[in-house]
Amino acid sequence: MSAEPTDDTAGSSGDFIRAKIADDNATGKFGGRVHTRFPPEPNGYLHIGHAKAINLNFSLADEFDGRCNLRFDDTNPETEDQAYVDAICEDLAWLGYKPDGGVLFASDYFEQLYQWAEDLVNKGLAYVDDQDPDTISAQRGGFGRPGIESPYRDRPIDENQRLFRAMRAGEFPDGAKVLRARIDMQNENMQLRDPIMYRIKRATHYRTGDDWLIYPTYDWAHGQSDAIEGITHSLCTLEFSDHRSLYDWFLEHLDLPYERPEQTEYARLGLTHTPMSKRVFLRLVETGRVDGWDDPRMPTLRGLRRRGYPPTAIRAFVERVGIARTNATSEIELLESFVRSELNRTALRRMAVLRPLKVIITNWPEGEEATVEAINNPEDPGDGTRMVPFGRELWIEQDDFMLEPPPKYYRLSPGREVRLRAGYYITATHVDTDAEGNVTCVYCTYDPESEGGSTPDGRKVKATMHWVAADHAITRTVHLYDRLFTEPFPGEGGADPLASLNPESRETVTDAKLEPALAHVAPGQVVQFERLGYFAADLDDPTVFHRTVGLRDEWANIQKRRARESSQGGGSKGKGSTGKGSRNNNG
RNA sequence: UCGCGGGUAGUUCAACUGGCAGAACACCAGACUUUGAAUCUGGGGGUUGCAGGUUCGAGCCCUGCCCCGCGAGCCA
Repeated sequence: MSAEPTDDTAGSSGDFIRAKIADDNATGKFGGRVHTRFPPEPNGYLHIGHAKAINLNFSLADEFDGRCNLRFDDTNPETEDQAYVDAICEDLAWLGYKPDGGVLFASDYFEQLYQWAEDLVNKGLAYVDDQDPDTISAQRGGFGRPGIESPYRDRPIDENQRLFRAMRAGEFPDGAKVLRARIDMQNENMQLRDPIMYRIKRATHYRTGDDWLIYPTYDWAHGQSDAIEGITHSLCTLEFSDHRSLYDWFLEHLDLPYERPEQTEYARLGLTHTPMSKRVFLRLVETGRVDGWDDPRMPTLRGLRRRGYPPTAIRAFVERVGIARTNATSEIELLESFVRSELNRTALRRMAVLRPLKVIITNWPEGEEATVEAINNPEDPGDGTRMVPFGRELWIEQDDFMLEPPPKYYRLSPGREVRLRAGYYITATHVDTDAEGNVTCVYCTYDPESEGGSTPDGRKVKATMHWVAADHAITRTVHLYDRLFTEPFPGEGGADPLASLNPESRETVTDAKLEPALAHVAPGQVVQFERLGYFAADLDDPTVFHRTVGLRDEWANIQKRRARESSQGGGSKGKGSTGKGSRNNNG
């Protein structure tokens, strides 16, 4: 867990939940105890939105010297699976958290829950309803309209007892009866209009098998599970606000030997260009728009991991976003800035050419080879240096050369001298072109006195470029990613979110030329390709690289601004949200 | 329509019990630079949703209005 408390102006110290806990501690409400929990349902994979909930609950426990549980909210056998339990545990560990008290399950409390339900029946606070779902729904009323009471609402207690036991014993078909709390059909809060506590489902539960034919609903299971575990602060997202009075009602009407936990709601994470819904993710996967739940374009933790996002960056991001009750959407650029700043510190620098253009150094003796020494990470001298082969024929980036350079372009062009990183100064003399006039080869001369990147006369060159020696280059596949959705708010205004899916969210380069040091990279390792961005070796096949995120790219900004200005002059207003034309493609 | 929650730079959040509206990211400019990166310095940006009221003084308190989100699963 994060060792040092980030004394930031925002976030960690001042949010309303921390204020409430400090207040509870001051008044001795829970005897100074702080016990939180992260309660996922094992019916899907964790995404970046969950990271916010995880970080909140675990860091609260950390800061207040408390505990944080991991409890699977597995009350719906039809959608849940052990595979998800395993995946969630794995992702949680990857993020860097260890739950207190092992892995817990609401399904372990089914018997206790059932006993408590009988208690409510005995008190006349719950009843068996024989009506079908449509009827119950119709009777619930609507906004501003009261509900009407079920004809079974005043069933005698002993009849309810008998029927509820018969439900458990399997005497009725699925859906034939439900157990409802007897609260108030007139309440303006719909959650209190006799909510369902148990439904009959003949489905095999991944943990309890066929032991149960009736399953508790979320509302009936959640608060009681919290109480069993001794949770003090039960945090959830805003859409559960209306459930809070029900949460309290159940707890108040049971003779619990436990302190009553309290529910507090906060806003879920929103991210631009990123719908945060399992439903949308599922469509992406099922329709083949992405390769799977761990596709590097997916906002799932598994996707982000394959993409190369460091867990520390994800944590720093959700911490910075903070906790509030305002529905809010953060810019994805903020997340990316945390990824960059983490990787800038830690990633080794390497050279790779994504779109190769041949350079021939005419005054370099044919057949002669050399190596030059390059720094592994200027941010961390401890990472040392490496030797990189140099030769007469090199690869450089296509957009590092222009026959007719526009203003402010200061890379290579005819007659101009540039520095090859860690190598020599070269000056372009002439080029070969193909039938269409495309440059196919650039001829240069080099200055032998410029070895290592400087000359005795101390003359300056404006540009430093990356390169790879042609004879020693390894050829690799590199995936370049752009936003998965072009619109900042996919699905806004009732649109289909998939309508703004970016058809160019992945560009695959199969003949990237990499320096030989990149031949053996550990799966998942992230390196910086100098001047291009951060790239992660694939988890399964480390000869394939995924672009984690590009470097900031001022030249791309200049070009974008020019394009915008000229198109405004021309009267067309393009949205240009895919950031095409940028080598680093940061959007 | 009813209930609950919310509205402070482009975005996310601050502003102790009423006392000069700030930070980060983004954007722009400059410095530095063997990554057009990083780093450093500076800058533009706000009628605190609107209208009244209380007060010497309101983002904060009061009244009315507007806008946004959530809520009528035997999902969570």
